[in-house]
Formats: sequence, structure tokens, C-alpha cells
Amino acid sequence: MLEKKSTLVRKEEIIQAALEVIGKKGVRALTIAAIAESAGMSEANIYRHFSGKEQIFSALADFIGSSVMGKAATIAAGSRKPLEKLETIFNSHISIIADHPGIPRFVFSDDIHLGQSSFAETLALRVGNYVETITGVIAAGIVEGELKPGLYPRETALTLLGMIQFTALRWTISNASFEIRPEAEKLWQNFLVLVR
Amino acid sequence: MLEKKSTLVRKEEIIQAALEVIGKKGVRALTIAAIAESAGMSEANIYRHFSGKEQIFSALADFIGSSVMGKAATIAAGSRKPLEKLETIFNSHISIIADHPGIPRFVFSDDIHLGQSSFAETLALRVGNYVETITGVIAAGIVEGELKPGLYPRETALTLLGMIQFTALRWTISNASFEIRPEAEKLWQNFLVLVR
DNA sequence: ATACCATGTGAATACATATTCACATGAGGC
DNA sequence: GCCTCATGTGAATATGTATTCACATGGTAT
Repeated sequence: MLEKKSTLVRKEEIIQAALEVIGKKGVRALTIAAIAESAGMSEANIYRHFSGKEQIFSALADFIGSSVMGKAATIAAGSRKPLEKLETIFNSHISIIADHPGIPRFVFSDDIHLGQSSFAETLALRVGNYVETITGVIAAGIVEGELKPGLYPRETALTLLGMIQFTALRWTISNASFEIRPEAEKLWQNFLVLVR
Repeated sequence: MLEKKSTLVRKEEIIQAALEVIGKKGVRALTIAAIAESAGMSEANIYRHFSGKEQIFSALADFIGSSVMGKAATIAAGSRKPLEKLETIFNSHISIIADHPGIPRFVFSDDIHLGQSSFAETLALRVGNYVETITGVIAAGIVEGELKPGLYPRETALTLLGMIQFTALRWTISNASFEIRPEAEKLWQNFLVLVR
């Protein structure tokens, strides 16, 4: 039998195992059996710590929300120049995706958004806040003269996020067939040409 | 009992029904039962015309490949100016998404790409060709002076596609909570500011 | 030391889903 | 008209998945 640990520790282990399953096999493959195997515990034990799949999804959403989108907000609130902030957010986002491919899959999974999940709205709200955060940085960049005038801040933010998202998508559906960081770096260089 | 029709007709009906299911409920919900209900026929009848789910997926991929990506190639091969071609491809792509929300879901579904689907590679290849097609148009635009020099054609193409893809994603996961065409139009206007 | 209770588990349960089968039906060639 | 075969279907089958249950175990407060 497995060594006993507190439910707090087990919850963390289960969430990480779930993220790993999504990263390797997609949201569809996120079954209780798969989580149990990845976490190295019995299926029944999952239910000791979570009331069901819905609650695991909810915990995943919380983890992602605080780790990914919280980080961007922190960077945006700093004192560096807008373009430097954007680059830092961009690289941070790419790094997180490279480390946890399950994150973009989860956030944009239609299983989550089209199912009866109660937290889909919360997740959509967080994405909305993320867009606003970046919009603010871009607007500041225009005011300070780092970015060219005439740009629409919100649309430029959406373009940047689309660039990141599309890269993540191409990378994950190709089963990491290319190196994501050099690819992202090229896109960032081109983004600089676009916005200046 | 249902009126009898040729297997050719039924195949088409089944594919359309499947696309509708994906559009409304996501790839996860694409069960034989759901297709049967959407197509108004029995589950067993689906098997009269397709050997199984895998073959339905394959037929979906063919339909999407010839309708969506073929159209872009046709436009790209035309004689208009590059920027005009890009706008036409962009609008055509948005229109197709608006009419068939199931298409982007299917193409970028991890169910497809992470499952054991034999045609995932074919699909990835088609996406690659699509990127190349747009890259070519952008390169021509730079040469002809419509787009600013210094742009990297491939990265700019990826940025444009990311913009489209991200719009489709936001639109579908929000259950069509905003009008996609006006949103796309704003993004296109901003894209013009970016590339000129 | 002991009793309690949180933690851990194999087995049972209920339901969903893909696929097959035996049989029905009717359109078209003769 | 009638025979045949493609088309159509309800029921059965097999497998997958979420969840519950009865029981085991061991850490810890007393």
C-alpha cells in the first residue's frame, strides 16, 4: 500500500499528474484511471481527495490562473519600459507552455467550455483580464513612443496572444516536433518589426 | 423507417451532421449516437455507410481540406495584388469559420492529433501548405512594395494565421457570444497598420 | 499502549459508447 | 409481378469510465 500523506500534498500531486496526462495525451484522455496511474495511486484514492472530476478541473483552473496569468499581471505592474515588459511576458508565457504543454490544451479545450463546467466563465474572465493587461502595456508603449502610433492596442494585444497561442497549438499537435523557443524568438523579432 | 437513399448521399449527410455536432458541442461530443440523432437516422445505419468512427474522421478531414485550404490556394494563385489576396483569404477563412464552427475545432483538436488517427499527418501537412501559401503571398507583397521591407514572410504569415485562429478560438469557446465578422474586421484593419 | 480517524485500495455498480447481428423493407432489373 | 440486394433498424455485446462501498492500515493524540 502507498505511504500515507496529507490530503493537501495529495491534491497537489493529483493536479500535477492531471496536467501531465493532458500534456501527453490531451484533455480527452484525462480519465480518473489515467490520473491515478500517472500519480501512482489507486483510482479510489483520487476520490479521497477530490469529490469528482469536476472538482479536479476546477483545481486545475485555479492552479493555471494563479501561476500563468498572475505572472503576467505582476510583470505588467513593474517599472520597466513597455516593450521590455511585453518581451518578458511573451518569454514567460512560452516558457510555461514549454514546461507544461497541458496548460494551453486545458484553457482552450472545448471539453471545458462546452461541457457543463461551472468554472468555464471564470476561465473566460481570466483570459479576458489577460487580454486587458497586455492591451494596457501596449497602450503605454504607444504613448511613450516605443510602438508606432496608429496601432489599436486591443487588436495588437489579440494579435500577440494569437501568435503565442498558434505557436503552442502547432507545437502541441505536432507532438513537440520542433523546438519551441527558437521558433518563438523568430516570431518575437518579427513582432518587433511589425509594431515599431 | 427512413426513406432509402444512395450511400453517396448518406455519406454527405453524415459528414455534415458530424460537423454540426462538433460545431455545437465539440469534438468530445462526436459520438455515433450524436451523429445519428443530428442526421436523423439510426446508429446502425451510420455503419452501413462508414466502417467506423475513424473513417468518419478521415472523411471530415478530406472535406475540410478540399473546401477550406483549397480555396486559399485558388485565391493565392489569382492575379490580384498581394494585399488584396490576403484580405480575400482572411475574409474567406472567417466566413467559413462563421458558417462551420466545427472546422477549427476539428483541425486543431488534440483528439485528432494525439489519438491514433492515421490521417493526423495528412492534416498537419495541409496546415503546413496553408502556411506556405500565405508566406508566398506576403513575400510577393514585400517585393511589390505593398508591405514594409524587413518583414519575415513566414513569421508574418504565422502571425496572421494566429490572429485568425485565436479569434476562432475565443469565438467558439465563448459560444459565439460576440459577432465574429466585425471583430475580424477590426483585427484586419490593425493588421494593415502593422504590416505597412 | 490504545483507540480513533484520516488515508489507502480492490471490487462492485451504473451508465455511456462503439460495434455487430438478425431481421425488415422497398427500389430497380428481369 | 417478383427477386435481389442495397439500405434501414432495434436489440445485443463488449469495452471504457465515473463513482461508491466495505474493508485495511497506520499515524497520532491521549
